[in-house]
Amino acid sequence: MEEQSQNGGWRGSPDVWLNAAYDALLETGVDGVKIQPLAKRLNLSRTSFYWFFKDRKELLDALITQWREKNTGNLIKQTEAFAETVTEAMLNVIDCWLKPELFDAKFEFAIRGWSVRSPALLREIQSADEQRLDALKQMFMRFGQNERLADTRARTTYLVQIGYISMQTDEDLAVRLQRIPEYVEVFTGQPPAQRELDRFLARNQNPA
Amino acid sequence: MEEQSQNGGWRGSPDVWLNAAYDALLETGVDGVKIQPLAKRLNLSRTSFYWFFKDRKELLDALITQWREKNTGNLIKQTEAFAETVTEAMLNVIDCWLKPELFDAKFEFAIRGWSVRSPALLREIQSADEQRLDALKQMFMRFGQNERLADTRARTTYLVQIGYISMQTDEDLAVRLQRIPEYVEVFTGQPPAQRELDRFLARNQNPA
DNA sequence: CTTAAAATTGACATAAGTGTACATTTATCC
DNA sequence: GGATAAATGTACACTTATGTCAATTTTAAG
Repeated sequence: MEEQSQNGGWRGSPDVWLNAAYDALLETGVDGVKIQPLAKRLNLSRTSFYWFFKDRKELLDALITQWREKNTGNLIKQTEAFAETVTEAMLNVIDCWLKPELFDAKFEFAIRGWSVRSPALLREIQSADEQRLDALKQMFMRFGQNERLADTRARTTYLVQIGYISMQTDEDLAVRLQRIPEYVEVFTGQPPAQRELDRFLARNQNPA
Repeated sequence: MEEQSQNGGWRGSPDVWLNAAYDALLETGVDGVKIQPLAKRLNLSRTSFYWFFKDRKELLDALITQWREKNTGNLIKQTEAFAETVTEAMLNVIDCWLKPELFDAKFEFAIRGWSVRSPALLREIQSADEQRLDALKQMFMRFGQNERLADTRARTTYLVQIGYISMQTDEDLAVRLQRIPEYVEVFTGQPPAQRELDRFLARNQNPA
């Protein structure tokens, strides 16, 4: 299994450039994703970029594809996970906001900032928003909420998270965990059972 | 009262450039705020900009000042407005999200996108967030909520709005008004009285 | 050890932006 | 109607970015 660096001794590769682009996007927004600075960071000649990508646009498109394939899928999966109560279901969803492997918040924020400049990207984002909101709404309705309230609860749950992302708060896990019971109560309309919280904390505390 | 154009027949002025910068910021983000394109739009020589501003940075600083002076003040004022019940208080706050003269959502979004690139601006935004959240929390506590739940309700109320801004949804007034009763119920934990809704609708329907 | 593909590089042409210096035009005040 | 300050415009020097091309170097395969 020598697959982790199958490209012999070459320094560059599509992934090397894509990862650098990802980092730059998260640090400085799309306008920071420029070939020349990336090359400097990678200690590669600027022009060797064109061996892997046709032009800058192709690199940016690759970033969008990466985002599309990650964030939406996992969120929807969590809304569909097994749960006995609406509060347990909500705690499943909240996993997304705590486990980086389920949802990349910084990526999400960067993509949204980028969409100001790109109508095509904005359309993609709005489609993702619809899918996510709908999955949450279905979840609330499975637990007996009427449609209008389910819609509002879905929006509240989702928008609070998008709001958090937009605030770029960088609180540590402990602080965020503290607020979870209250959020569950506000989002679902009822407080979570202690055993549900225990189960939730067990899978979210210091997994590192 | 000839004050609306006190600068004789000159085409340029600090405000002309500042307004163009504001438009560009909202349309394309901070990286769209460039002297050369603004000059083109204004049909002015690029270099005449330097008569009013030392350099590009001074223009950008002026934009930040403008934002600081508008959005936070009005929101806090609305949290302090007279109300008999927590639901009525919430409806006062929701005025901000419906009346453009109280809160400039697009400006807010553009500023947040810009802050990715500017640590100084990020600090300013986070200070504004704290002030706003605290004002909302005080409001909930005045109506008897315990501190932790008040904090979470404040965050929910505020973050849903920041989330909306970040989603860049462009629904018309009627659709947004429909969801208000449910939002009030989710945010405060209780449904608003009909007479409160009537009063709210009276001041928010077709004011144009 | 050769060879051929894969990757890298430097030189070139072009574009869009910044800011300064200096000349010119335009209002206004006496 | 001329002086004068405010505003505008033209020319220049500089910077940073893009993408193409023709070498050149590096690696893997025979």
